[in-house]
Amino acid sequence: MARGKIQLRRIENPVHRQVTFCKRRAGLLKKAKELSVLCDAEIGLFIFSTHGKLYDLATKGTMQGLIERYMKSTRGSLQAQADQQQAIQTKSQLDANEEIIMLKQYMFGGGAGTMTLDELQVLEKNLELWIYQIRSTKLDIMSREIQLLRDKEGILKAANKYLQDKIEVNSTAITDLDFAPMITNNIPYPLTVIQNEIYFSSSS
Amino acid sequence: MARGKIQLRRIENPVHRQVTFCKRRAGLLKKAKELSVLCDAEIGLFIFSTHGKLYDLATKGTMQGLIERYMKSTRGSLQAQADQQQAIQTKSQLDANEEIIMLKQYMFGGGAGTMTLDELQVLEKNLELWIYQIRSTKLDIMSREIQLLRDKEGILKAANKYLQDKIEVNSTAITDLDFAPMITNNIPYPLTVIQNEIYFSSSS
DNA sequence: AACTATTTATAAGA
DNA sequence: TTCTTATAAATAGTT
Repeated sequence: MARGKIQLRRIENPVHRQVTFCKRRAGLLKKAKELSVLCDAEIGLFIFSTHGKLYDLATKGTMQGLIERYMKSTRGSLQAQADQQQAIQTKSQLDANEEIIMLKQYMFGGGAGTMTLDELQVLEKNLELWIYQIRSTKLDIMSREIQLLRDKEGILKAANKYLQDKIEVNSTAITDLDFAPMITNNIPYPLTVIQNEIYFSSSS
Repeated sequence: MARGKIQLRRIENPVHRQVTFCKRRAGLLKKAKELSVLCDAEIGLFIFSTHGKLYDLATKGTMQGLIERYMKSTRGSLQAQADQQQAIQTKSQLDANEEIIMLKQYMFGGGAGTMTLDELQVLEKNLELWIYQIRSTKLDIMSREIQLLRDKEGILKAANKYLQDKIEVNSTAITDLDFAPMITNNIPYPLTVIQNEIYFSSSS
């Protein structure tokens, strides 16, 4: 907005883009604060730069509180929005959110006092359900990891066999070289990902 | 920003405030969109008017997705925020809050995908701990309730005895009246509060 | 980071 | 709300 109009599209020059990002980001945050003060509004704003760096602002309260307020506020008109706005949240997620609010109340309300026995009962049942779900997820992850490792085992064995065959063919003269140990059967399946994806080099 | 400077404080005239809110809100949303397009940034913005009406904007993706990204991005720097952000919360509460954020991430992140096995492990342990705490709280409440009921039992028994004595004294002529049944020993202790606090009227 | 020429945003009024 | 317009602010291009 000065020294020439600009087109409303991504600035391709990265230096130029970065400078503009800095300036306009500052401007936007300032404007947000002004609006909040002048009109007594509560504003949450977060900006992720191209490279994922976060800049945020929450007027009054915390961003956590604002996000909760946002979720609560959204919930009422969800039915209407569900059509246009990808229906991401399922009913169970909404219920979960409500339960999490209760959980917070329990954790930060000093345990008893603020909650009734019935509410605690519901909360307990939900925690049990969540533990159950988390255990399922863990099992899933572990199963996939195990499958992955078994696949890798297969590949390594094949590679090993290939190397051994090659050696047997070429080794009439070679008798006492120190080979990498052959991978045998029945190895345990540690739950770590093998970083190196290259099992044998093409120069052998 | 025109026809006169303004002071950066709440506009007291409600009409004026509402007009300014409209104009500046539009301006802020426009600036946010521009920044997003020009600099390829991802922006989430929500504005609650004084009366709680929500206006929001999420460039790229949905607000849900943005909030999740925000939470993920925030989680790392929680420790740093903990100092400035109300030192009222105790350490265990901060830990709990952190865990609750993880729990939310789990519930709204569609289970797996966003979390590692280790994170799930920690989450599971925490849920177990919370269940344990909730059960303790429940036991406390129930114990107090039982004590209360036992006290009441004692009072009722005393009242009963008092009535019975009175009847025995005055009942040479009365032989076949229909009394309320006497409260006997060994009644179970249902976990409900006795509403009526008056055990016998003074008119008898 | 600063400096300005311009463009934008907007306060006040209608 | 919306339009108009005088003026304050923001900022694109430059140093």
